[in-house]
Amino acid sequence: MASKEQRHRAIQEIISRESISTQAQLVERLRNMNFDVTQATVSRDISELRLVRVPLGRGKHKYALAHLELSEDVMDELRRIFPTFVRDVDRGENIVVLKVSEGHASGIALLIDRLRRDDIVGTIAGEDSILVVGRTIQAAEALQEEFEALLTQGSDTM
Amino acid sequence: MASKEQRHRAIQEIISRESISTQAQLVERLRNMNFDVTQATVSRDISELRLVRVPLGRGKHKYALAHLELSEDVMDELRRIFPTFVRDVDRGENIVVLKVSEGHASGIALLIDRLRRDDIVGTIAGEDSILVVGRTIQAAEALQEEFEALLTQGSDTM
DNA sequence: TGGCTCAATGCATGAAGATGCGGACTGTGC
DNA sequence: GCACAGTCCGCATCTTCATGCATTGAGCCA
Repeated sequence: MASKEQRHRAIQEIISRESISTQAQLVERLRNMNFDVTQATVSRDISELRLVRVPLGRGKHKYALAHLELSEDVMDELRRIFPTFVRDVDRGENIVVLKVSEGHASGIALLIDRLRRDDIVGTIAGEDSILVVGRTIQAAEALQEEFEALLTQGSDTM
Repeated sequence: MASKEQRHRAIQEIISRESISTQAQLVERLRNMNFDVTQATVSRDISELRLVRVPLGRGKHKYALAHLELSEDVMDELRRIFPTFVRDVDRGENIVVLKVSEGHASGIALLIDRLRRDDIVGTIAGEDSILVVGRTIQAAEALQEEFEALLTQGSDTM
């Protein structure tokens, strides 16, 4: 049985590879990949992944990843979950390593990716670790400090 | 009589100032500003302005300006320089390796980073090679094909 | 003026997306 | 085991959005 998280990954991959204009189309692609879902579920997935439907003019549309300054929202989310799931922040040169509660690595890494910061080249999530690749050592130092700050001072804005 | 152009500007101003979640709401705001329009017209305006409706979770939405042209421009740039500077595309698992003309690696890697594609975890540029780390092996396979297409002719969609 | 064409728009309706409800399943505590 | 709570998801339906068609009005020219 395919998990919801796998399906979310699949959706992101599908829309970044091909041009999907309706949820029905997405359902079709997912079914070809053996995800047995309906439009209702895809609608909920799109909402959770915050995908946007971009008008391309003359009535064409395509789904895309939201490239927005939603960063604020993402930061709020990170502030909320960091103290709960992240246990340690360390660094080797330009790589910041986060130790997190088992199973939460990919979720947190996804959030960090969504920050779309220019000083972060990318992230890789394992079981209980996340590697955050800084663009430079200096950038990684600053990141390390920011992450450490998130660890101790958990605020919430709901 | 307010022109279409004026209305378009008003719409952009409204959505950047307050949180608009449906076209009906936008019609209401426009009417308060003496633009006498219907939902049909607003729908066409949104299409022309390429505004996106972003899901905010828990069933909330808001209209926002789309930021996608960036990737389009970057793709054009890549199409232009790929045949000139990239000499080979290869892959090992989820890592795509580009062999490029000496000294051009970092410039091209920067462009690839700017695509901000979720299926690309990150890139690392050496002297004459670029490693592009795909999020999955499947993603890297697809990337390899796309890069190869760019190599021979510059006319595909990404 | 009368007769074109074209852009803009409303109306009515069809298409696409969101959601309330309930069933199936899982995990937890007693 | 049973009861309860939580999550996921399909179905049916409602809401929201897109659009074919008709109308209006502006600009143009004979």
